Order: sequence, then structure tokens, then C-alpha cells
Amino acid sequence: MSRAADHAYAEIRSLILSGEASPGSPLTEEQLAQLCSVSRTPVRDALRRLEVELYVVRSDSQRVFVADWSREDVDEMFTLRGMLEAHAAARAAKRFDAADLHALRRCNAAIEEAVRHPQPDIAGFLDANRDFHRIIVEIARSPRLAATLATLVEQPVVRRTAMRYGREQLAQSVQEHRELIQAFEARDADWAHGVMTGHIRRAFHAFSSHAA
Amino acid sequence: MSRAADHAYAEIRSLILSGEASPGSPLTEEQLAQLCSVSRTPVRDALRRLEVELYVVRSDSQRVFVADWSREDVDEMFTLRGMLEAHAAARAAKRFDAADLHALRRCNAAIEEAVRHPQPDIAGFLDANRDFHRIIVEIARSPRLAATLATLVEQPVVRRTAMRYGREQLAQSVQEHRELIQAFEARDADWAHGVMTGHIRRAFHAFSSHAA
DNA sequence: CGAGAACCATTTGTATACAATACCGTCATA
DNA sequence: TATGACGGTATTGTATACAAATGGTTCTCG
Repeated sequence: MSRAADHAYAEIRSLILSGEASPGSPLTEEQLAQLCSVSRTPVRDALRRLEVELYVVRSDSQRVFVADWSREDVDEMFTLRGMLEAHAAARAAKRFDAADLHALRRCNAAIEEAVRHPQPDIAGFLDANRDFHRIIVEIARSPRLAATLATLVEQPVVRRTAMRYGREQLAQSVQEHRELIQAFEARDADWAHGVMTGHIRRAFHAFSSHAA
Repeated sequence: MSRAADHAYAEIRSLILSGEASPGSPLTEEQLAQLCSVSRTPVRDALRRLEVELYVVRSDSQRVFVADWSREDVDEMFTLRGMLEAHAAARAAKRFDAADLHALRRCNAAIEEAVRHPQPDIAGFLDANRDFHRIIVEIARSPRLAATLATLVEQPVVRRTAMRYGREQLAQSVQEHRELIQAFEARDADWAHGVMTGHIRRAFHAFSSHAA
């Protein structure tokens, strides 16, 4: 994917993440093309990617809409994510090297930093948190697993809801990451598996309790 | 996706499945367009779909090649598949209705039929087997799970290798499906989970022992 | 003889025009 | 009033021309 298509992808994606394009609203190729100052061709490519990543859905007649996640959808997503990320964590606990561990620590420090202030920087938290989880998946060295998870992790609904998280939930998250790192240091795959399972489950509960 | 793009998709896919286009060989849009008697536009759409479904891979410079599966790739695929299908089986065991059960029985009968003859109809086995697993995933009512599994199940490498399976392996498979149906009748999610886990693991071993 | 640069051929990316299809409001009719 | 057919409009699908980029080959120079 090259310049114009990448640009269109990023632009449309942020349109959705920011909430400017609300869930369920239709997206037409022409309109997006004008918005991005490109032709319909790269827009079509971008929409295909966004479709795979579940940002948008296609109707039977090929019209594209901003994805609208039901409670069941979110539930399903967290369930799959828990299963797959726990597996990733178990694999990673057996495969990481010193540099990986260092990267994880640095990343968790960044998360902590974002949470510390009286007014937590939740966007910063979400970005660093995403990185943390991504690093673990990277360490697991399982490209298909990584590809699958990539389509599940950064969901607009979840992200928007997370904006309402309280300090305790954020701090709790940091703590769980710490335990995960401990499990890594012990090279204990089962421990890592369990911690990650609980971590994702609690994230789901946090989501549920903050959802509108 | 409409006529031309669908046609291109089907044609390219069968080109790969039949082995006419061998793993690692390059595919160019123009050449495929001529083969399918369409323009490059629908070919591009088809290639995107085939990329998501792991039939083809893209190099850094966006060139497309028939996917070439290493032993690790196959291993990873079976691992993920085992995890996800076991989950699907557990869910399905709690959700199926009478019609679902009937469909599963019919499907397993078809598998049995394909295996019975002195010269087993392995292509027939593979098709019916795919249907059996697909029905279970359907019953689980988890669209993202279904979408993920769809990208993992029908792999050319596996299919070609399965062509060398012996009678015992095929018969064993029928038997395991029977036990799965029993677990369903008992509405025992854990049992179904365990049977499916073992079923996929043994399928992997069968693959490994027949792989060139 | 080897390394590197310049060139040409091949391939993918993008824009655009036109065709096909789907959606939606209108109108006729029961 | 409900329903169904019709037609205009909006939207997506396809083909094609051209631009950009990539890869390989050859030629030159050290």
C-alpha cells in the first residue's frame, strides 16, 4: 500500500476513532475521496483494510458503514482476545530475551507515567498500553496470531469507553503488567497465561461498567 | 464483491488449490487479468481477499506470491485452529438445537460414506469434513470467530498432504466426530472442548507424518 | 575481474470515464 | 390506506490510460 492509499486509510480511520463518523453512518467512496483529496481507487483499498480490521462493515449491496458494536460483539471480542493474548503471553514467556524484557519495562513505565498525574492522560495510557500488548505478541513470534489480534485490539468503541476509566482501573492495569513481567522473569508460561487471562477479563469488566 | 471480482477470486483460488500455481511463484495482476478475461481492477480486489485468507502473500514492494507454508507456519496454524475450534465446540455444545444435531449427523454420515470404499474418496472426505467443522462454528454463533477460522481451515498445503492419508486416519476422524456428537447430546461443553482439541492435534500429527 | 551506476522493461499505483446496480420517492391502483 | 410498479438519482463495479516505482541487466570505470 502506497502513499495515497495509506493516507486515505489513516484519515478515514481517525475519522472513525474520533467519532466524527458515528457508528452506523454510511461512508461513500466519492465523499471520502474528496475528503482525502485522492481518487476513489485508493479509498477503495483503504476501505478494504478497514473492513478486515472491523472498523467498517459492508452491507449485502456493498455499501460501507461505520461499524456499530453491540454488547455481544464486544463480549465476543474480549473473549477471543483473552484466549489469544493469553496464548501469546505463554509463548512469549518462553521466548523473550533481555532486550524484550527491557522494552516491556520501559513501556510499562510510560503507562505509569501517563497514569500518575492527577488528571490521567488516558489517550497516552491507551497508546502505551497498546504498545505493551503488541510487544508481547511480537515476542511470541507467531505472525498469524499477531495478524488476528491486530484486527481485535484497537476498537473505537472500546477506546471511547476507556476514556471514562477511573484512576483505580488504570493503576490496577499497571500492577497487572508488573505481575506479567514477573511471570516472564520466572519463565513461567502458565503464570503468564493466567495473569493475561485475568487482565483481559478485568479490562472487559471495566469496559462493561463504564459503557453507556 | 460482484461478478467479475468473484469470478477472478474463484479462478485464482482454484489455480492455487490445484497446484497449477506452485507455492512461492509470483502472480502478476496483468497475467491474472488475462487469464480471467477481466481487467486488473477486479483482480486487485480478488488478490486482497486471497491475501487476507493467506492464499497469497505480499512482498515489501507489493508483489504478490503464492503462499509458501513452512513447517512452523503449519504448526502455528494448527495450534490456533485447535484453540479456536475447541472454543467453538464448547460454545456450540450449549447452543445447538435438534436441526443442528441432525445436520451434524448427516454430515458425518457423508464423511463415513466417502471413507468406506476400498479406494477412499479423499477429496469427498475433505469437503464433507470441512462442512462438519463449519457447521459447528456456525452453531457457536460467533461471527468474528467464524471469520478468523475461515482464514485458517482450507489451506492448500494441508489439503494436498491430506491426499496421502491412509484409511485408519480417516476412520479415526469419523470416530472422533461421533464422540463429539455424543458430547453435544450430553450438552457437555468441557467434553466437546476436549474432544475437539485432541481431534485437531491428531489431525496435525497425521499431517506431519505424511508431509514430504 | 568486481563494484557501482545508469538504463530499460516489468509491475504496481492512481485517476477518470463509463456501465451496472441499488436505493428511494412517487404515483397508480386495488 | 396499503401495496406494488416505475423511474430518477446516488453509489458501486469495471475498464483503461498513464504515472511512479521496482527489479534486473548491461556497461563503464577502477
